[in-house]
Amino acid sequence: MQTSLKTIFPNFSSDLISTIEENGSLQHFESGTILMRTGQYIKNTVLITKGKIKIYREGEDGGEFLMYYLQPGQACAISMICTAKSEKSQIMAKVVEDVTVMMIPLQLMDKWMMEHRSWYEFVIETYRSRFEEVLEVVDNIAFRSMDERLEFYLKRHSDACGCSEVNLSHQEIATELNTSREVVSRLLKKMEQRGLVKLNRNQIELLK
Amino acid sequence: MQTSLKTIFPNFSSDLISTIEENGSLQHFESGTILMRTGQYIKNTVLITKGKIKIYREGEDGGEFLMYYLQPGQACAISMICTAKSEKSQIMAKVVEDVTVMMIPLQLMDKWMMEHRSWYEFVIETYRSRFEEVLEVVDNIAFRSMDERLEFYLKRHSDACGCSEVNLSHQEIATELNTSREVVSRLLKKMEQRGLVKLNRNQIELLK
DNA sequence: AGTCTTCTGTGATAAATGTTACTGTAGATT
DNA sequence: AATCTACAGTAACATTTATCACAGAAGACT
Repeated sequence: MQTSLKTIFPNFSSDLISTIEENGSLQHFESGTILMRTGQYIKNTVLITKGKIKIYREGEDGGEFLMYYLQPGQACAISMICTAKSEKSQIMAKVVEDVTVMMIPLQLMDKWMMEHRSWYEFVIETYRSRFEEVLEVVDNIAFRSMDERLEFYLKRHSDACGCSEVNLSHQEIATELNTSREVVSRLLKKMEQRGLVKLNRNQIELLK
Repeated sequence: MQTSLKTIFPNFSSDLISTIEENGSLQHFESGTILMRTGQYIKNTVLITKGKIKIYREGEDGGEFLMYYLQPGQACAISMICTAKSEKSQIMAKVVEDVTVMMIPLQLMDKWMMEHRSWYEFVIETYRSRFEEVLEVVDNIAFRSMDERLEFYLKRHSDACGCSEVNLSHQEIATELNTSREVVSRLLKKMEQRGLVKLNRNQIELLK
């Protein structure tokens, strides 16, 4: 393996790392691959070591309402939560940047929870942070108007990638916010006039 | 104790029940009491044995956006999630029907997770079901219009109490959906015209 | 260069929701 | 019974968001 698990998951004990390497299977998926569908049974827990996965809720009309992104060092909370009873997924997971993931059979979850303290803590922290993130999403759609939500969305993106450019078309943004492309274009134009962003084709630079 | 824990939490082992009775403290709170505030540190996990608690997200303008209700046999997922690091609460919890709760010091959480299988399973299931419930809330506000959300809201209420009457004023409903009283009145009137409900003072009867 | 496709900008208009203002009514209080 | 208060109904209007229609610009392809 090029980049060691230990680097990506620094809190895992050496013991746990070995166990993961023994039992997990490292897999690659291309951007665009759908890793999980609503209603599908979950058979694996997924640890991301490279790339980016989008977790979203699918609308009837093709909306892809963004919940959050999974990045290296993170894991899919849903797949962990559904573990116990091998429940059905309530969400969609789509690769948005080619990923390398470690697939771990569900039945090992419970075992590791008992045997590896660092795994236990990782799972709890994953649950907690995702729950919090989803609560923030609820906040936004419940209390904020579209312009504020758009600003928040862009900020989240640049925070996630650590840069100030968001390389998405207006249409893609509209889909993730469940609104229309025209609305996004208009609001972005207003933001540009307020000096908050600079608009290029397929790219939005955040200025402040 | 009048009603035994064993009856309310049938899946707990006898062993666990004894441990809870030894370490927890049974407390009563009146309707209207705020048990948890946004930003507050969490020091206890709460098991509900009687009454009803509303978990909501507070808006700046006094909105009380409903996430879900906690009822006998359930526990506060947030308080469990925040456990590990004694994190701050992201939500509000308000008693809406006089409750009796078992308060359990946070530090016991981790210990019990390891020692009591039935506690472990209960916690996991609590996480899972609440996460799912919040996802459904997101679905509703992201993809549905107010009339559909109102119908869903009423259905949820009658499901929760097991009856077909919802005893709330239009204002209370409006607060929980973060809209205005007038909008709720209008939509309810339309539902009445469609024969879906019968409107009385402080009460809505679901007909279908 | 010319053609195509995708992305972006913008006006006009429609629909949903929020706000203001006022009325009536049921039940509680005196 | 008279009064008071919280609740409910509704019209008129404002605002936000969605939809339709179209035009221009950037880059891809031949």
